[in-house]
Amino acid sequence: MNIQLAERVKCSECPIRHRAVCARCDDDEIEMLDKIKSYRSFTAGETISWRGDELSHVSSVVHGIATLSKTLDDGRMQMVGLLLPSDFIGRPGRTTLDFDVVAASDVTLCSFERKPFERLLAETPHISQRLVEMAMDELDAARDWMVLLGRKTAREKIATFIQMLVQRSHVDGTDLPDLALPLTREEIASYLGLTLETVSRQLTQLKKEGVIAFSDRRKFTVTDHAALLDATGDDADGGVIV
Amino acid sequence: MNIQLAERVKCSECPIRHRAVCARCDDDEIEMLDKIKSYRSFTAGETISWRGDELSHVSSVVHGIATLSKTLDDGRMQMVGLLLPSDFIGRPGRTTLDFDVVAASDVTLCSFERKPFERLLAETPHISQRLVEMAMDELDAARDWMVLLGRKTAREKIATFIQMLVQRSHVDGTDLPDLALPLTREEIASYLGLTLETVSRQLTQLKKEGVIAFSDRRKFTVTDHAALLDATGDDADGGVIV
DNA sequence: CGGGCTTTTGACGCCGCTCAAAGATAGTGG
DNA sequence: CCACTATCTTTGAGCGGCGTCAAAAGCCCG
Repeated sequence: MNIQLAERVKCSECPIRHRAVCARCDDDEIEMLDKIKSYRSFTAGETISWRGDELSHVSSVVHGIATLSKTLDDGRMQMVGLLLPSDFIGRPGRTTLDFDVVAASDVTLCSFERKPFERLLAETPHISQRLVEMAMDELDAARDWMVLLGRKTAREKIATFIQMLVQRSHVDGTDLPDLALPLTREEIASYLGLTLETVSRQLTQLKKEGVIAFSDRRKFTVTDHAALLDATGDDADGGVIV
Repeated sequence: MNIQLAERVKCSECPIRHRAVCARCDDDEIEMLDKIKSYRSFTAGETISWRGDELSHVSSVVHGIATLSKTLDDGRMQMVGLLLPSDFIGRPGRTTLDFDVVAASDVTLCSFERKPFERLLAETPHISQRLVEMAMDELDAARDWMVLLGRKTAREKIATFIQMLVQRSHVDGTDLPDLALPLTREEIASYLGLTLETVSRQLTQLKKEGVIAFSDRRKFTVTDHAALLDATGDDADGGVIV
């Protein structure tokens, strides 16, 4: 299945209205954006944009999860970002991206044609201010990721990843009891700088220790949260929302 | 030696005028910035700001090199950024940083008081636009770094690091023949997610193979550039400015 | 010349990768 | 409805790259 045009949703009813690039916009500004927006859908596994492709649009993720990844010549792959609803795809002032963007689940984007968007951007501080904020947040996340990739053990990487899923589910209000693993073992490995075998082994180990329990291969519960936190290698309460 | 106030330099004569956060500003805007700026100097090894400190200023690096790093409880450390002249320190909308900022060499900063700067930022699209651009560039660099940390071998990490120094010296116009290693082995290790012993061994290995040659412990030349590129693990011409 | 720091070098062991195969699950078509 | 296949996951055996620990060598500055 290829790019699907989904039906337009009113911005006022949009689930990401208050977190996306348009978060700070007032009604007039939203109306301007509304004129140049369209919805596009992708099915799980589809590539949204290849590294180096000319981008006709910039977009916000409305539903689903997308991955950003880079590949070395010999095939080694590293995920360099995970896009969740409200995250932004695109770079003002540049027409290409230096990584592949792939739909990890079914994904719906709210897309703006690049040129009109950039024109709007220049005239609308509310958008560029929000864009700075979002870029800085992503930079913070990337830096935490660098610590994980450079210094943490396989066990700590897995524990940190799970802890991240827990935190996110709290933020989303998708409160317990069953959490979804939104990625395959291979994708998790690509995210954590591991091999899929090591990911599998570490998950099994945490299961054996009674830290987590699987109801399904893609659904699990944290059964010993203190042990999980301990396994992350971070400070006891490092940034955790409890 | 503690924070030194250096003498003010006219913006028009500033070496980073065209690359820093003020790059897009017109004369009026520069004048506004000039009113709230001051220079501060730090000696090599001094900590410019600790993780979590309240920041009274945001700054641009004018001279020297500073490092951004994070530490896990048990002491493991990962560098998460390297600040060169024109790079920016600070986050609009937040008063603390989540990493330590340390002067790797003697450093001079052009600092702005945080509150007046943020007021200016809200009214001056030229500044926030430039800030988006710089944040995005840093994000790109962080993503390349994630690939290095997650997937590259020790040899490839070292080669990539040296290649980066080479590229930068070209950009700076500091053209050959002797390049300075701006960091100690330990700092390089912290940057690359290695131990200092491994850094030393890999440098020795490249020296033995005739890829690089040291004139001094902190100065070297690339003697076989093709071999160096080959050792990085990147595409043959991956982003190299020749 | 002496003390502290940085760097080099060596020996050794372990964590995580590689290679291999079997088991589980979901989707497909007969 | 079930066999068939493709994909994802688990598990095992073995090995090697890099970390750890230790000590010596080089360098800087008083």
